[in-house]
Amino acid sequence: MEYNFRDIEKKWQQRWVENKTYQVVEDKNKPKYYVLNMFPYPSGAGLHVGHPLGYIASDIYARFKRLQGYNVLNPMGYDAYGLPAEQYAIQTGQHPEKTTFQNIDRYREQLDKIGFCFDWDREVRTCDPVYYKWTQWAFQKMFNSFFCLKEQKALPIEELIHHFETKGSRDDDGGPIKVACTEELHFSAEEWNSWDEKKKSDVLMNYRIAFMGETMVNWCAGLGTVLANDEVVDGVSVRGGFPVEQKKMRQWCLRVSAYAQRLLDGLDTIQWSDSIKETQKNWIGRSEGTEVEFKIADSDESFTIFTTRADTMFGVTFMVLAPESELVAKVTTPEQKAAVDEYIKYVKGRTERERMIDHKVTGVFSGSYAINPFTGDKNPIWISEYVLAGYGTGAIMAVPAHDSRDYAFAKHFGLPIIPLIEGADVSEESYDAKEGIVCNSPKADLSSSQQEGATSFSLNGLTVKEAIAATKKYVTETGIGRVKVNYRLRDAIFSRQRYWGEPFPVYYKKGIPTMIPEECLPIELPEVDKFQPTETGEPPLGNAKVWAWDEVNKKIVENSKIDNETVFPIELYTMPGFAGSSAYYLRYMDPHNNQALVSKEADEYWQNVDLYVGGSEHATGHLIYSRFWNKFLFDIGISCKEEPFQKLINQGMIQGRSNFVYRIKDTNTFVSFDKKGQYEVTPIHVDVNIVNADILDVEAFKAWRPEYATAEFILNDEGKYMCGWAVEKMSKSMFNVVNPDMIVEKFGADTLRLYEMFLGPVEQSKPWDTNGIDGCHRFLKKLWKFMTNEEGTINVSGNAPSKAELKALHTLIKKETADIESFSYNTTIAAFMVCLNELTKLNCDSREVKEALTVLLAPFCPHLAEEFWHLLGHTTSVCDAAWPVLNEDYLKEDSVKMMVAFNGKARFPLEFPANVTKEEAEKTALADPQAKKWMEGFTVVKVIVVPGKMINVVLKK
RNA sequence: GCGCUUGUGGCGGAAUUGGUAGACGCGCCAGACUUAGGAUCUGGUAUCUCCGAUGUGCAGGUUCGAGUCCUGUCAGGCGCACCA
Repeated sequence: MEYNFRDIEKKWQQRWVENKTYQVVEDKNKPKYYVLNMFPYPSGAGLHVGHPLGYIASDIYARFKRLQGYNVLNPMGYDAYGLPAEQYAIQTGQHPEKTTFQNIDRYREQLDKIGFCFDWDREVRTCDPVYYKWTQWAFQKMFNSFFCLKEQKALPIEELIHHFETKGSRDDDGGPIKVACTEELHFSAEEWNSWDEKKKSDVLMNYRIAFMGETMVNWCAGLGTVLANDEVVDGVSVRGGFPVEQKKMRQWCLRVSAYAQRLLDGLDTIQWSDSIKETQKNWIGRSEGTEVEFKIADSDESFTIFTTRADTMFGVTFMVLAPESELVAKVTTPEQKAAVDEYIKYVKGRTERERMIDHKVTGVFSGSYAINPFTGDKNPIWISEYVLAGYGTGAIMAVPAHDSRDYAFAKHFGLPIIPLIEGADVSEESYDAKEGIVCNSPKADLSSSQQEGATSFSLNGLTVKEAIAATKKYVTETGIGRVKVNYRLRDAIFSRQRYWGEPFPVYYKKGIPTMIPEECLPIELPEVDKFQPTETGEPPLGNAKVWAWDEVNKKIVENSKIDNETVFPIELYTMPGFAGSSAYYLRYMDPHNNQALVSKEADEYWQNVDLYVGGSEHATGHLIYSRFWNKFLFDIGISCKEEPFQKLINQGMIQGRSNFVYRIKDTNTFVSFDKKGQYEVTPIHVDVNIVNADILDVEAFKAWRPEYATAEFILNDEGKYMCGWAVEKMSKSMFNVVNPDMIVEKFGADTLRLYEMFLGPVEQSKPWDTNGIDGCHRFLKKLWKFMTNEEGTINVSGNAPSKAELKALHTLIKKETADIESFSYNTTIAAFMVCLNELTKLNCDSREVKEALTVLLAPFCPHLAEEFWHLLGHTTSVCDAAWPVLNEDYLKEDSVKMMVAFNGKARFPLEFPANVTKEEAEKTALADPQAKKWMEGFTVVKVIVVPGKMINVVLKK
């Protein structure tokens, strides 16, 4: 009987549903293992063969762990909020929920065909009120928290309020309070207590973890909303490609920056790839440096700069402020005012994009000078766009000799350059390396630099590293400055002016943002009749006529004994895409819980994700936000683990392999790839589904599009039309999309699963090429033939397995057990093929061997494995079988083969008994007649014996 | 510019701690069975001047021995990018 994959797969997929084979419940008697895929955004295009790659890889791992006796959680859900559905809604008036649900159904249908072991009872959808209740809840918790820098954790805002009431903004040591804030504020307890509600609320916003701030945002008029930095590439939106401009707006933000150090430290505790860790480190951008205070000459004002090169204090020749800096107005002298204003105007007219692309040297002198606290020198203060307001203090000390940007500026404006490192030649370019011996600090010529305010402090003779340390110590002791750590990581903007997202659980009471009581959550997304902004320019939620909020408002009004007619305005912004995807992994642990995001028991049982699989493109988005979100939940005692994803595997992208036909210019004649050289041709993408092994199906091509119906062809000498090909992104427009449904239909899900894994390492990007799939399909057909007889029943005898059979089997057990653990699936499959070949040659009909083989097959080809298991007489699922135990004894050889090599060059093998000693092997090898031939005319210097591998004889003339 | 990462046959890709480079599959070649083959089976398949020599992007180095370790360099991919 033939391998009938269609019937087999259909049958088992049904039975898995009927028997709830993949339903998982907490079981304290078993160790847990949590496997998770990044949940997909269900796009209208459906799945192509690239999408399931990660799901298959994790499915294999999940099944493997289950067979090893773990209680495996492997859930799936949908990241349902997204711009495409909303854009579609704006264009067609179709509710985004409707398209989203349609897409979800389509995804589910496609996923089901591939035979995953997802526990669908735990499915979550971010747009489901039952789910986003907890997104809103978490936001409220963040609103009601601040970040204590001393304890490095989130604490209830009440503690901060209490501190303000009693001590103001001063810490116990008299300095400013050590909490994460937008800007440092100074006030006394009396001042605090005298303020009204509105003022207090405004001040607290400076400290809350979820806060409202005025920020420069990436405003995308085309989409009518703000975008996160990672949603903007080259000045246009990733979705839609609309232009993006900078605009100051009132926005909800999350104080992600408060967690910068913990986000950095946490990387050492998780098993992620170096490249992702590096990307995150880069993104967090920690830099250790020194803040130094510079007095403004002839003024009481001073300002602080940040530098990582404290050793270059003696090389400062000018100062630079960011054009946006508040100091600009203070330092600009009346004489320079016109020039400065003009410059500021120029900078404002430049878009972020222009500033990013061309690094023009521009700037203007402010008219003021700053006094270098080390030398007493007066340094001119300049204003230039190359200094960024958002980093450090927005002001720098310029050391042109040792910083290339300062150098370019100094050269352009004719400012002095003082080299500070022995032997550094700065006549052509700056010497930026942090290496060498410091000199000129201070200058040897004391008399000229011995002016008022100069120190006797010297760095001369020290290495750069030593000089930095010495300067840090000095500025700290003298109070000129302090050691400071800066981070590049910025706070996340958390609001969008869109419809299709989570509404904020916030209303405005006399202009004060106020949290809706927890028991009234969730605030459901209201119906609207159009999805665009309102006529008055409010976000689309302003179109809502009926709100769930109305009821809540009534309750609040009743409880607070104010005029029953009062209607408080509700927040009309919605949350961004990353809101719902930041803690979804916790929800899978306990998806139906209506009392908590996750119960203590479920959280303590499942802990965190052991294996997370998804694309590396989320490195600076989702993977930072969810780590931040989870750390916050850890701080407030919801999650018992600080890091959400212990091990991360980034599956590579599956690229498309496009095919081309070549049309001869101005004709409807197409020439085969191998003959196109003789003509002037235009390559045209052709649907890969009508091409097989680069040979075009000419008739199908004619039928493909009306304009090709009359096409003529110049075929090659074999009478075939050969197509050209290229590796490109898999996309509809390139006609290279391969649909998994089609592969499943033609070869079966088990073949698809096998082939996707056989293609190469999971983490590597590679082009999809359907041509190779035959090999995997053939393997399954051979396996079917090996396992069953003509009648389609299993072919076994009661015979005990032979030694050779056991050896073949246990070689596979050893290889597969180790390889799955390291996600080396392609080599496992190769080993399986070798093993099958071996057993087929041996005519193996042992039940023991076939049972073990079935279990070994189960992670990769669950349908076929179930069928074999069933045919072997089992009534339970193969998922509940036990992973075969390796017996190394079967792998032992009676004899060992060693390669005899001369001067490292392998020549011939020799066979020895398994227990041969080094000395015996050496003696035998040297006495061998073949060896004698090789050694003629040489003397033996020494012999190196690597047991079981080789005997290397070192020869000399 | 900085950081990470990858370079192995016609192709996808294998190679524990340095120890017979090219497993396994595709493709190709030959043969068998066939009315037929885009079915199935068997064998072969790195290169060359084919005894033998040369081969893992390139150039060096360490070693008895290097795809693997070290130094430099080139090329592709990804991330960040005026971050002081």
